[in-house]
Amino acid sequence: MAKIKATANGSRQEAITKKAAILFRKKGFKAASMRELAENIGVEAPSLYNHIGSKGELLQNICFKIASLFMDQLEVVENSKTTAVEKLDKLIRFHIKMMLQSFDEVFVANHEWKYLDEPYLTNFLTQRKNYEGKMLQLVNEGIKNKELKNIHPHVAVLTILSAVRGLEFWQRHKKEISEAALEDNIVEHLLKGLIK
Amino acid sequence: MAKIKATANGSRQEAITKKAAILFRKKGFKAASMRELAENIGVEAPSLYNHIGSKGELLQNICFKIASLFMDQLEVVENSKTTAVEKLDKLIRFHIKMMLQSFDEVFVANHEWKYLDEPYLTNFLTQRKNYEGKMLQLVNEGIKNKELKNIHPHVAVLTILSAVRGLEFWQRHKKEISEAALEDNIVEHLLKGLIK
DNA sequence: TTCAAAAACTAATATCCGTTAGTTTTGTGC
DNA sequence: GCACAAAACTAACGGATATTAGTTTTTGAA
Repeated sequence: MAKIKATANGSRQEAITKKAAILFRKKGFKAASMRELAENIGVEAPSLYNHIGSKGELLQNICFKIASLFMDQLEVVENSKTTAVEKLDKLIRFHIKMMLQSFDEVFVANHEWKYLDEPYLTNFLTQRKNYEGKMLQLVNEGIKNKELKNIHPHVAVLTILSAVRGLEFWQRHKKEISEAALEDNIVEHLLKGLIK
Repeated sequence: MAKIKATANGSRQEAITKKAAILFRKKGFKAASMRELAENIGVEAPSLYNHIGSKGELLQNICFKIASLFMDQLEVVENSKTTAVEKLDKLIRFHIKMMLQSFDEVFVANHEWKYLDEPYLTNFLTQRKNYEGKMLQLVNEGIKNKELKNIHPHVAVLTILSAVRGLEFWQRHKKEISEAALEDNIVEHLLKGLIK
């Protein structure tokens, strides 16, 4: 009956994956059922399997798409010849943009990765460890340069990543402030502090 | 066979709740089964119901215990006659202590509250909104005082709360640094920034 | 119009879940 | 050691889950 609509430039599988991201974000991977996903699309659950392999595969697609977007951007930033502070600034702004523009997918990658099956789980965690390792190097570089304070670099990376991740709670306040102003405020806070 | 051991100063129900927090944190509320919880305790699943009402009740106990600990401390800080900066400092340090000392429970309260049934869900969210509202007031006070920069107060609260919440990832690095030094680093970063 | 491929459908399966009922074992105060 | 309460056990139920098999409908190009 109701056919699954492929978006202008995207396969049917991608349309399903996008809907899955929204559902997984709202309900969590385990609590989200294929029946409910099908209902959101306007189709019976078994029909989904004409387009996808399994529920787990949907999660894989979401997590790894997001992971590689972040990885690519990190490489771009790493290769830009500029100060450590400027690199961190760019990276923080990218995280904020991703959080606002691909909210559901980023949320799922951040929270539901633990339901990945092996070997995807290990692969994902390795990628994340690499990402954090490279950010750590960046902060270390800044400390050595005397651009940055001598804050424990691991703690600094954690604080930055956690702060931007926390934008998942910003959805309800989206209209309070422009995206540019939001970026500026967070970068200012994280790099220069809250105290005058 | 294996009886459920009540801890020195705690009921059997509390012993089960503690184990449930660990399991809910590891697997997520939906993916954690009563059978697995029972197995971790060394008992058959139906035996648990001699001590608890339901799976959902375990989640309620965890979430509301944590919520009230935070609420109590916030009131203590609010009533201390001191600067806004000092109040924020105290609050941040309390969050960090909670994160390190009651890791599983705080994690569950932060991540699994969405599986609370009504009316507990609404109640919990109301409490959290109140908490954030009072922190917002605190930041506003600091801005008015000219203790704090004119950063969008809502963004500042979000950044602080997210940064401390991110300590859930610190478990694997616990030995790198003392708890006191961790507190100092994060407070320094959040209040005075990363740049020299 | 035809005909093959794509994609929908219905029916069904095996598994797991939280929980209840009913029974037996264990622990404790006399 | 006896009785009563606490807490364990086994068996089972109703419901939800992801997925498969087999069939029918829809689509689109020749």
